[in-house]
Amino acid sequence: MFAIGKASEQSGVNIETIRYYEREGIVPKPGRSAGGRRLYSPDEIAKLRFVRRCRDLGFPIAIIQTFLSLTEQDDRSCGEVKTLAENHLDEINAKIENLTRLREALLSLSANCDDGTAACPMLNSLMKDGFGEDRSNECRH
Amino acid sequence: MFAIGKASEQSGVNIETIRYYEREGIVPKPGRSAGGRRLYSPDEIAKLRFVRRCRDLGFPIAIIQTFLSLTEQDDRSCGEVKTLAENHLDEINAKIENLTRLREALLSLSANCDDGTAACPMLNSLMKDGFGEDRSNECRH
DNA sequence: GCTTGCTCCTGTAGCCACTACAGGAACTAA
DNA sequence: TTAGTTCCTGTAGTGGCTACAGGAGCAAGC
Repeated sequence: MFAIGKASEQSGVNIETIRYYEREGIVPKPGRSAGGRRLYSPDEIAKLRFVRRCRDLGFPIAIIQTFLSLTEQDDRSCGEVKTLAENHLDEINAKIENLTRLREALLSLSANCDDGTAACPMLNSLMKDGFGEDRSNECRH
Repeated sequence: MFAIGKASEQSGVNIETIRYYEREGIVPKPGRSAGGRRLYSPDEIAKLRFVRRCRDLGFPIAIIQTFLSLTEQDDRSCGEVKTLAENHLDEINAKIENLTRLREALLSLSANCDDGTAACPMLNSLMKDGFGEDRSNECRH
């Protein structure tokens, strides 16, 4: 059994984050020592490491909770995992596309930014009335 | 002069967000009608639209505040803008790289996810002890 | 046994950039 | 006048942590 510091080291999860996961019920409450300190078994540490790896992959906590409950069942129902992973992949792809478009926009905006004129053309473009705007759009809520 | 609803429509900034920007001092307080309602001039609406466009480009509020104070000065000092934009571009590129690596990781993890075995190989890999781990890493704080 | 310094405890507040109410007041059109 | 819409303030919640304050436990050296 390991104290929270060792559990943090071995799982790669920050101490404060471990306590946060416990508060939120994301991982089960560990046992305590006579003095009231948390004690983690290797299995509990593995669970923490699992959560960190999923977070590193960008999965939100809610999905990770589903994963954890699936690992509790003996058949780690693969279909469900694959669906969740594919949805997440779609989101990642969407983010990459967004960022790529954003990069292009920013590049073309800042391209003229060293032509020596007094007023910055990038700020001017962003202040202008109809720049890059789709008039058919409503206010986004 | 326009009430907050029209200002929201014309700037593309949510009403609640406009009030939030005002509370936080990101945009100046507008005038008020006799009955106490906010009244926005076209210039103030342009400022809101500017903030939204910068947010759409992914700039954090703190940077946008710098932009706004630069637009107050008559020489919209282009050098500073370009530097901020380039730093932001670096961050965007870093995010894209991260997401791309993440996508590869997720793809290879979920690749074996339909081989019909009971235990999901993706969850198994993530639970395993030394999977994809760089042992030289310390706990990240 | 006592001190020093480290680790751990609880509880609360802060981060970012909003978003979502509740409960009430003011305006507009029929 | 009345009904419906828009607006007001103030507060609390979101996700996923992170950072304290103020105290208690514990191990090693003297």
